[in-house]
Amino acid sequence: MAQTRTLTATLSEQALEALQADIVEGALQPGEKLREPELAARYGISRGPLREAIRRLEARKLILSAPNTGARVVSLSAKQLLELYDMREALEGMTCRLAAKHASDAELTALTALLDQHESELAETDGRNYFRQEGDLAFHFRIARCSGNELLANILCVDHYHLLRLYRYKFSTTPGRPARALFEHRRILDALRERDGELAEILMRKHIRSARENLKRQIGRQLNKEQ
Amino acid sequence: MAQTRTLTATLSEQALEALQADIVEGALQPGEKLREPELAARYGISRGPLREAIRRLEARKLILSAPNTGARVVSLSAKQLLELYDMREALEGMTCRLAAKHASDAELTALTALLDQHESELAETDGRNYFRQEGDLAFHFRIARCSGNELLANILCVDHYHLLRLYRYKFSTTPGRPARALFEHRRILDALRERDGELAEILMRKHIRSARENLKRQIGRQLNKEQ
DNA sequence: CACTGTCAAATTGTTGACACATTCGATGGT
DNA sequence: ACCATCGAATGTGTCAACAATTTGACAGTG
Repeated sequence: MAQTRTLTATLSEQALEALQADIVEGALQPGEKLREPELAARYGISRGPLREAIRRLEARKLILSAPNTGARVVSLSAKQLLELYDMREALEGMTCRLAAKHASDAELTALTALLDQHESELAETDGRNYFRQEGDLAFHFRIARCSGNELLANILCVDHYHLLRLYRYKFSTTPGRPARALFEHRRILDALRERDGELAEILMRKHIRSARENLKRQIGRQLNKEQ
Repeated sequence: MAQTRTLTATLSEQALEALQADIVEGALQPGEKLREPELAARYGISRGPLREAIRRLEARKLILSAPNTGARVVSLSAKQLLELYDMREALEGMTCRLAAKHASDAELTALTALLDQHESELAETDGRNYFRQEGDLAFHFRIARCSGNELLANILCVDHYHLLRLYRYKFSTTPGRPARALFEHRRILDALRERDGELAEILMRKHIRSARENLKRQIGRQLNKEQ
């Protein structure tokens, strides 16, 4: 497990990864102001490379910044969060359709193994969202990776992966949801194995839509609690 | 016409716009090396802000760069160009579906006027790709803008707009294509006016797919010519 | 008490210089 | 003539200092 982090050549890249990790893991809270001198000191670098890292994370929509007033960790509204799911529905529907055509048999076998693993974890880690949610993402991103479309795969897995992760932590799944999600995953994989791209897309879109609806209900509930 | 450029507060933003314009308009050719001292001198700024601009355009996929070896203007392969159209099909299909729900009547009226204008331009500027292609993009992006989903609209209109423009210039339309495209646009608009999101999505996807097929044939032809 | 103008401190924007890596050409050997 | 090696030149990565802007406190005024 030692040194899983990629050996980054430049300080700017190190800063990118460190900042991203701090944001996703919550060391830097949504909406928090990013003061350059402070961060530069924390990462042991100067402001130059740090600013480049900020610009890159800005493009990944993890950071929002305005001229002269500095940068803040992004803080998505309920509306924006739901918008993210509409985007996922569109992009992942397409990757799933393409994966039905381009995924190798070996990759489909690996996906089957992944879902089997999720099934056993579902029993063991019952009640712990963390692993299940990461597992769910793993399924989605592996499909993107074997769609044969590198542009789409990179947009999902590199550009928007972390934004998604950031907000997954904030919402716990509802009781029946994980089992339901696993079932939907199996149906999607069935369609992929049958090489039915159209069906695979439909099922993936439905799957993401139901996750969206689930989230929508939770947001409503959360807002009520806060009142 | 004086000073259409937005008044940008920082040099980094000016550099971003200048660089982007130079790339899209062809002053900097695809694959060309970007030497920082030279560019900084050209824009009359120092390397700091320039590097920040480069990082941002890197995220918009207009620039590709590797540590220590510098940055180059992106140069899409035929495969990558076709991938871009798959992404458009997914994203614009979704924006179109949403626009059927969220577009105001005024916006739909404006879209009708836009297509009428295209119709008259189609006769006048026959043979000149430039305006027609820009007009085509205008239709697509206005739909994105009135989808009610700002995330999707920004990804299309800000993040990937320029990449699309860059490669539109390189391929001329085939003889019957513009009239055909205008017809497809009218059908899409009809669906939007009927508030039929599902149909609007299907028509938009078909429209983009046929543009993709058209491009694919052209690529094949162009490759033959080069041999 | 609210409002506004001023000033100082903190933060961002920008620069030029230096350290390090890469590239390219010249030199010399085979 | 060809290839390897070395060194100079060019270019990228990083830093610390300076300039410009924003922020917040405070005093004065209506």
